Amino acid sequence: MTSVDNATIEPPGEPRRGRRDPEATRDALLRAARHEFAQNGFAGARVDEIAARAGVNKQLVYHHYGDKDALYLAVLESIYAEIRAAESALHLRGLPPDRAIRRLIEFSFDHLARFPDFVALLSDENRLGAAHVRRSAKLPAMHSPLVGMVAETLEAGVGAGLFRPGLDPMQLYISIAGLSYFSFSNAPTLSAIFGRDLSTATAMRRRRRHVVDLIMNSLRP
Amino acid sequence: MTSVDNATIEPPGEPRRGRRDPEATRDALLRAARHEFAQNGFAGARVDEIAARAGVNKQLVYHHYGDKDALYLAVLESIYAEIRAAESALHLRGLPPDRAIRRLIEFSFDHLARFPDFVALLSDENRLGAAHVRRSAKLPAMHSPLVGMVAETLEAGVGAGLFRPGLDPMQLYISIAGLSYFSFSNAPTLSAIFGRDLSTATAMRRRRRHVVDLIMNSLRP
Amino acid sequence: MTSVDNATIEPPGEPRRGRRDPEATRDALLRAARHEFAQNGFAGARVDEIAARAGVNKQLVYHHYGDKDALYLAVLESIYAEIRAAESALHLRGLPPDRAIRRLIEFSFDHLARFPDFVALLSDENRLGAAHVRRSAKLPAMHSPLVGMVAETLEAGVGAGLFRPGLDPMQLYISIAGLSYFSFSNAPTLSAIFGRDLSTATAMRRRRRHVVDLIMNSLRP
Amino acid sequence: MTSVDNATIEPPGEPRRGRRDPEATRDALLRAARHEFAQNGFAGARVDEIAARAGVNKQLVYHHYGDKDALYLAVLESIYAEIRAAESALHLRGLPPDRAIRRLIEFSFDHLARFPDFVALLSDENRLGAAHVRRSAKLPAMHSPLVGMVAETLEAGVGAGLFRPGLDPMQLYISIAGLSYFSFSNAPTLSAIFGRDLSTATAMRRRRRHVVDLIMNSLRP
DNA sequence: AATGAATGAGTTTTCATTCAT
DNA sequence: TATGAATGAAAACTCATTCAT
Repeated sequence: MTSVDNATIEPPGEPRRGRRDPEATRDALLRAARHEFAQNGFAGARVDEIAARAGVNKQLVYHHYGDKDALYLAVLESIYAEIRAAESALHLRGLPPDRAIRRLIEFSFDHLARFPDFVALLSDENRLGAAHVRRSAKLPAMHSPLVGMVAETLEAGVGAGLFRPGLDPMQLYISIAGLSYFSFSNAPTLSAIFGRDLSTATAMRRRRRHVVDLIMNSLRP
Repeated sequence: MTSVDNATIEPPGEPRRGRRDPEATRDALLRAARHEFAQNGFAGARVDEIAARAGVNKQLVYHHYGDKDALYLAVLESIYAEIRAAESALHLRGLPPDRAIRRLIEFSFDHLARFPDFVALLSDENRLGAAHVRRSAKLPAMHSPLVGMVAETLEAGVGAGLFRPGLDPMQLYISIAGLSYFSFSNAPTLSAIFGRDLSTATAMRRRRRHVVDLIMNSLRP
Repeated sequence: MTSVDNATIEPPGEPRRGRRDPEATRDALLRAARHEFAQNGFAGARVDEIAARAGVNKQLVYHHYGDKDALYLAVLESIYAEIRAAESALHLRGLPPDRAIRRLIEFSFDHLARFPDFVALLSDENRLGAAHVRRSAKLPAMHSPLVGMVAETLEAGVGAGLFRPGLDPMQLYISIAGLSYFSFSNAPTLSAIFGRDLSTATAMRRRRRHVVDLIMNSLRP
Repeated sequence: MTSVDNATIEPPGEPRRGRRDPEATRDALLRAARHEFAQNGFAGARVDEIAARAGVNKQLVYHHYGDKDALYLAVLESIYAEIRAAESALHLRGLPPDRAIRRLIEFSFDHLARFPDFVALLSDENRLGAAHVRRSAKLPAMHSPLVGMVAETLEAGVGAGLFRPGLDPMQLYISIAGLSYFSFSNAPTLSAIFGRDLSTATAMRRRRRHVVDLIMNSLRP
């Protein structure tokens, strides 16, 4: 479906010995699992399919990860780590407040566009009440550094007369994330209901412009 | 989990007189299915559980609805019908433009608060690419009357100097829906990540105020 | 598949009231059952399908026939009655012995060609050890009048120097029936194995000639 | 029912040491399946029963064979392989033409007597239009070597003045097979109709003599 | 006579997981 | 580390039959 669909399929030429590369095995499993869980949700994902897609024996799932739940959590952790790494690479501190916020909005939108699995995985995990995330030892500590940055930027922007006062940084951060997220997560039903494909590149460009516009206008003093 | 959790369980007092009340059977199944699908997603939902919860024989699922997919679609249609009915009861036309939009935002938020199943069901259906919605004969025709109303209201508001011009009604409608939706759909993971429960009544009140605020401020000329 | 395939399907124009024509209902059920049992065997046949095909309510199967087994037996009896009636219409007595036998062989072959369901039904009933036929009150009494006729004809033929002596009438009767029967009953696997379609009109014509030829030559003094 | 009925039941003495003998598992399943399919037809056969009879876990049917259809095909292939092997062991070439044909007829009859499952399986497969056989990759290539042998023998016999000319080898081969086959396949209904058991050893001996007689007499010049 | 709802036992198949090697 | 066989519990769906009207 998406461009990354078969990214984890084993190259047919190389017969995937791997018998002595546990690192590679773990990684192949993780990629395959991410794809399968995103595609089918936790309940719909098949351990067999993950192993097959990774080109390894099914038992290795249990050997390396324990069980299906643990593998799912590993996938969630990996995907959160990925977005945190991307956020860290943003370097918004040097920018003027309005430029910084605008860039954050654009980043939120573009990251989800690049990693559609993220949306699918998070949707399912939320339907499950974040059961896995809550059980994670790592994730709670991995809160985004951006909330703090938003707080600082808002303060600076208000001081510079660029933003209206009284905005809650966490609420704003959530709104920025949410407007982007919803654009992707609910595109299928919205497209069906509106009778027009909202996931085309053109429609997404328009949507992105609107999201940036909506937030930026809201911040005006 | 939620307050409606066992709303569909058969009241033990009334001994399901039926056996000859297909209407009641269909309805009991639909309610039970809505609950089960919301709770567990399409793949995770169990037909056995639905029948048990409805207090009827499992075969009646197939007798009345055909199969699991068709039942799922019936649930989606019923839940869409419900929100459309609620929207129709809003009567926004008589209000001044800013009051109308504000009320729409509040309605969007409050409806999701009242029917948490709606969010859960829609999330799963979207992960499935809206496969069921698209197959529906009824749903595509059930687009919201509110988009048109938003368009009219925006125009009137711009004319009255209340709103800035250039806003796309559909985009705005989606943003209003999305900001509310995300507040509920992703509360579990957000709570886990932020280390604070965002689904309490207090947190929700605060969030609602922020959402209304964000949109209304963005519309200013 | 065959030309009689949808002979029992209800004409769509007439909405099959029939609410007051039990005779017609019984008959429609019998025809539908014959088709379904022939197509799918006893175990594979579906009572639902039979009722649907007959255009009547499923309960009427039980009302009129008792149960699936009894309906199956009714079908067997009807089909045996049919072949006996056809045999009675043969009037072989007046013919010279060799003409009579030849006509009997041709009749055996042609009857199966006209009623392919007969072969399918009998094959399945035999795999079941003739459980239904044996339970029948009518069938054992419906033995073919032709065995007696074969006996007489053989005797006459031997007397006239047309046939060799020592032939057992019942054995000959079975062989005549069997050579024809096998040509139809096993055509599918034979065709697959020989890699050529033995059920075409041409192949059947050739086969018929061979069968007549084989028996007639064998009877020579 | 027949003497081989419980031939495939696990000997209680040997505790199915297996768990690690896939070859034995596959074989036990195949034997059990042959029995069950012969007894009950494809539609009537129960996968549960096959697994139980083989003394293995039901899932192993799917693990080793894929599904019920594939298992059925495997049974058909095994039974065809068996008859082909027996045919190959006949060594008819060295015999004088009339002896060769006589021996072929006797073999056809005796093989079916020894393997009653063959008849039952083939009857059902034919009612299904040879659906499985046609899908087989192996079977179409497994045509009998005997047709060629019959052709040669006929030619030699005609040359030696033993047989009449003009006989089609394939037709003759089919008739030989058919006369034997019908004797077994339709014995139940014939017995019921004629009111006398045609499947006793005595009756079968008489029938065998008749079949040989009928064919051999037919070949006379 | 006729209907459609309802039932309970079953049927194929699936699946996460463990065992033996 | 890796493999494929093996397991038991359960899943969706089916089916002959009966009930209430």
